[in-house]
Amino acid sequence: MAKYPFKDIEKKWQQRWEDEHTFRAVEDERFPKEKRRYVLDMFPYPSGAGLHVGHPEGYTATDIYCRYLRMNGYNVLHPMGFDAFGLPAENYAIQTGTHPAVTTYANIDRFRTQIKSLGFSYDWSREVTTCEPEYYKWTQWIFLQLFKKGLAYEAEMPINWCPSCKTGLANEEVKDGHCDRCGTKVVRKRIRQWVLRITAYAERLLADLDTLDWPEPIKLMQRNWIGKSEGATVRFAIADFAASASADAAKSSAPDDQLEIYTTRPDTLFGATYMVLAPEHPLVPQITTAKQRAAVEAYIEEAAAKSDLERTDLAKDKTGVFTGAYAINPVNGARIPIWISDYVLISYGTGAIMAVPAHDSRDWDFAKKFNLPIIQVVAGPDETGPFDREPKACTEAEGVAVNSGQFDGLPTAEFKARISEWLEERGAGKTAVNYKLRDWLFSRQRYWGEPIPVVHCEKCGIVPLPEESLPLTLPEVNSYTPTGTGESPLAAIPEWVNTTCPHCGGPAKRETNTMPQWAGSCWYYLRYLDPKNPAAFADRSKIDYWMPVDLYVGGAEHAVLHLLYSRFWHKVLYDLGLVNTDEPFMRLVNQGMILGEDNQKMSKSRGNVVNPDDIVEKYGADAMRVYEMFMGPLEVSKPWSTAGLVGVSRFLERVWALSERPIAEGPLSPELEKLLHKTIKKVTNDTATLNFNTAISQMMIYSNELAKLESIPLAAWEPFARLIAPYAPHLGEELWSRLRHADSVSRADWPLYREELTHDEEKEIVVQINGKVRSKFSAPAGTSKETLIEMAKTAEKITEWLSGKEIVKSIAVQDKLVSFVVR
RNA sequence: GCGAGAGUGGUGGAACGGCAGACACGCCAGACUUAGGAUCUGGUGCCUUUCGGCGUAAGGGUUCAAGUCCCUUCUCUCGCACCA
Repeated sequence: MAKYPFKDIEKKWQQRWEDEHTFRAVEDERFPKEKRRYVLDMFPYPSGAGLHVGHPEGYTATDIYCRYLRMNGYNVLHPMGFDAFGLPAENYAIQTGTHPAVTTYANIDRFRTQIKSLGFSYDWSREVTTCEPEYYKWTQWIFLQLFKKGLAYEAEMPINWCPSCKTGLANEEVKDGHCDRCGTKVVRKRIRQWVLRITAYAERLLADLDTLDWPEPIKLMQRNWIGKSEGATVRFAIADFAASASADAAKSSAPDDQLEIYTTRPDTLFGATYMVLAPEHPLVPQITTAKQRAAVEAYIEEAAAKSDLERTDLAKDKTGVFTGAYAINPVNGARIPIWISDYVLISYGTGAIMAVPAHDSRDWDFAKKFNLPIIQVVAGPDETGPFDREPKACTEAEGVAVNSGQFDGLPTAEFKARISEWLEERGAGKTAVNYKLRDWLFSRQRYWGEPIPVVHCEKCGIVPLPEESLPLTLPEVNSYTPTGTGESPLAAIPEWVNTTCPHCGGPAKRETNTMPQWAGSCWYYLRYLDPKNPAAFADRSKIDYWMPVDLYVGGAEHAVLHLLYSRFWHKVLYDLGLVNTDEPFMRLVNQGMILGEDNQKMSKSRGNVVNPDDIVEKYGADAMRVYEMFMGPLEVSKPWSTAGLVGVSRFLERVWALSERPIAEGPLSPELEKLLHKTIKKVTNDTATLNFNTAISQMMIYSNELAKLESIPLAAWEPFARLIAPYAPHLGEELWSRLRHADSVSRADWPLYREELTHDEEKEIVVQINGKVRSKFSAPAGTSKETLIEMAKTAEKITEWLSGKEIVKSIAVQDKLVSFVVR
């Protein structure tokens, strides 16, 4: 018996598919909308390390699904491309002195070869690469649309700065206070930035999650990230306010002599015993008394020097300084001290809070530390009072109002509504909504990214480049090394930086920041629709033909990065009337991580990395594909096992060996026919629902049964070749062509099953006595419950179990079991 | 701390509330062979000589029946982390 010559077969079919453009997707109007599917993979960032075994996992899953859909009469769009701008290529360029474009394109070539070696059915004619001028022309074009809509603005603000990557980072790119990419501790740095107003879309980004078929944990992560809260803003008058009125109270809409705070618990207003401002709050210098000034200024300086990590994670014990000023509580006229502390964040709400230590644990900690008064204003259902003493513990639970004047006795929810009205009537506050989501820090002080297409003109200010002038291409530089000063390496090229203003023709300087890595991936799924179009990012008719994406498969690590950014851009394009739906990805599936054999995350340092090239070389692409799908459910993490791979490889070898047996004509035995139809049914259902592991298991069961036969009946073999084809496409093609089919099996019809042949005529019925299985017998399918009970009473061993006992209860489940309760 | 998910043989994993462990790996025994990563056949949750008993992280509950539903606890993974 010849071993399965996978190398020859895989090479042969990959060549055929390429030569014959087997998987080219065409906008054929004969396919109605419901017979079209857009199945998308998260495109890879082509690192120097080459493909990782994690990549083919999701790619195999979508490939099987696409092949299945095509065989079921769908027109399928299944493209692939490369996310090619970004820090790793640039860092590598700095280390080695080679141009990032050189390494990037070399990496892309390697990735493309590796991906192709696995036999995926991509339409390669639609390949896109985000670092190509023809591509990033449209990334820049979309940026200009954002700018024109007022959604891109410049700001000088303290940002997350990675001292190692020497660039600013978005909030989403900071994990545990460290750079998501290199792990260096992030520091605060104040520099000029481009920022995208994603917060303008916060509500829609939140609400529209409900319309998406996405994993609940991912939706929850986005909801938490957006972090909507509902409450009220309340204005407190500042007592004896006498400072100059020159302050820029930008954060607050209140007059200078008032302090506006945000709270989600306006029902605890009577319990406010002090106020806290963020150290950066604009009112701080004005209200601070001469006596406190030195202490306050020292504290502000100290806070400014701290990183966010130090202000949050590491410093749960509270610090703060009294300003010397007092505020007047609008509900009861109480005069309460105003403090500053870095536990209040300038970037959230109004940058100021009322502190209710009895009902907020942070305020409680602060009050305890600085010996500030604590007044209980919410009582639990069982509490009877009196409530005139300081409470023993902080409670954040809702309850009934106490110590709250005319509002006493109101439940929390009702109080919230009433007090908001009360405040509004008196002009002292109103209901308000806040989001944790911050605007998206969009510029990077680096070379290898899309140049931001604006100039700075002395006369006209910030002027966008005319759309006709795009792309604004990256110039050559002598050094890619980031300056670390907050300027990108582009700033060192005067002949590029110095330009003329498109508006007035006067001298102007180009923007030298570049876009973050996420920019290109925000809209790549749209470029696949029409990758060569020079006049638009994609022709509207092609957008209408394919969009939205029906299934998007990728890792969960992009939950609040790419997936949020992409939704934002898509909604902007939708508002501009440029796309047909307000969401890009209808269904999302996250594949689990493939761990090393030691159950640890694969990493070079652990030495547990598996290289897909080695696997393809030794066992073939089909074995790799089928093994990765057989490992377990797509969505969960699971460890790699080369022994397990060998098992799958043996399965494919056995299938190959079966194909070398003689073919038999004539009808199938009833048993084999039933197994065939059960197999078609299970593989069909499991493939459609992405439960590939159990589909493969069923094919193994089926092939094990065929292996018992000397010759293989054609009617049993031919459907099997079609079932296995999406999973092991090279083997599938070879089996199909050996059955003398000229056309690719990928264009064959998916086999159909007859439902009645998937049911057994005889069912094994289990007999339970007091919940334990004591016997089994066989009965025709559909036998009535009454008959089953009668049959069960006389079943083997049951008579003994029943003798001398009283049957208290008899339960029968058709085709399944009989259960007796006896005494 | 908060939120989410997950705990099933030696291993990866199956299992509409209805026979726990399909399928595969590994292991054991045997067959065969141009000793291979072979291949084929049979066996393989634990305890027990048998009858049978016990088993899905631990403990409780609902049910004729629980891996599956409910409550409590533990462990692991992921996300968030002073957002008022």
